[in-house]
Amino acid sequence: MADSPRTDSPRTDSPRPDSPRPDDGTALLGDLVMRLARTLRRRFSAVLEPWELSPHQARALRVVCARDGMRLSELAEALRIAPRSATEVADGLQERGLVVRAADPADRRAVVLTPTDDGRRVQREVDAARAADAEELFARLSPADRTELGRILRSLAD
Amino acid sequence: MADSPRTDSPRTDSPRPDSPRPDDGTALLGDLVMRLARTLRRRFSAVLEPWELSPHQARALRVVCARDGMRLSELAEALRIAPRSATEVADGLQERGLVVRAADPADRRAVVLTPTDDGRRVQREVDAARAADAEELFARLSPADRTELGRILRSLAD
DNA sequence: GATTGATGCTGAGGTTACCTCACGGTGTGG
DNA sequence: CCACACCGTGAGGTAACCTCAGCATCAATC
Repeated sequence: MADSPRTDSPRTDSPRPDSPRPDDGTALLGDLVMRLARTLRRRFSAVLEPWELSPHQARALRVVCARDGMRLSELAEALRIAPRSATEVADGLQERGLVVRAADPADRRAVVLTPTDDGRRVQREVDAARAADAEELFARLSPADRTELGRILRSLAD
Repeated sequence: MADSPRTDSPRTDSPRPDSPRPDDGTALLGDLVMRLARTLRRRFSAVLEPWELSPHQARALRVVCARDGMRLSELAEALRIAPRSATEVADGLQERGLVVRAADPADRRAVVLTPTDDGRRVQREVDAARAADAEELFARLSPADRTELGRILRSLAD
């Protein structure tokens, strides 16, 4: 937050920040993303504090609510984490009474996670709070830039 | 860091049951960023494997090399982590002989981190490897989009 | 020249979000 | 009906953070 010498570019020989060089772009893009991700993570957990949810759990809850009921393995895949880790996040949500585990009637090995009414309510509230916060963070971008950013990021997401 | 966009599945459907958001931009941007960050982190640590460096350490090394010698507190600020955590990453780099700690002549409370020759060499190698990988990842973007992305992310970073 | 209050680093100890590996219950193709 | 793959989970580990307390030092003031 404070002023502070920033290490934006390793090389100082380029006085113009807006020079259209894809070259320095590629090298730094990753860092820029990581940095923004860090900021997001922080704001996110601050926003979620009232519900005592971690960003992680909020994401999982959202996924579970999106598809009404899903297997742990599906959750793992959606979150791109190991199945074992999905068990953990499911534990957390279940402890808070936001989801319930049930045996999949179609496959008794599998466990289906279903949001409770409470879970759905919380999900809606969190979603709203998060949208408000995101709005604040991304407010400095023009609507056009936001659209651009979304488009670009989506084209990167597979 | 993580991701978790809406049901992101290549083949399992994707129509959201109820999409409550006309302004899809802001709400999902955060997720897209988080998701990309996760991908980056993974690729990154894969790339760094030959040097036995974590992404974290590589970033720190880069920062230290960029400014030739910096205080731990500056490092902390540059990486946006708590000072205590900067101590840790410095420990890691020092253990590997990539940086050295020295007392700041101007302020004996402070510790200045300076890259060793080895550190500088490793930094260059890693930088090259990373650039190659980033190039691969961001290859699907047009040069124009890369520039755009960089510009937008930079305008968000401060 | 001594006191006071901030500042810089680090030890101790904790948390979170992951991971792998192994195991018992379960479906399935031959 | 059997070998084998697959499901979730216990056990145990790691990396990257954090806070809090403590010591050394600095800057300023008395």
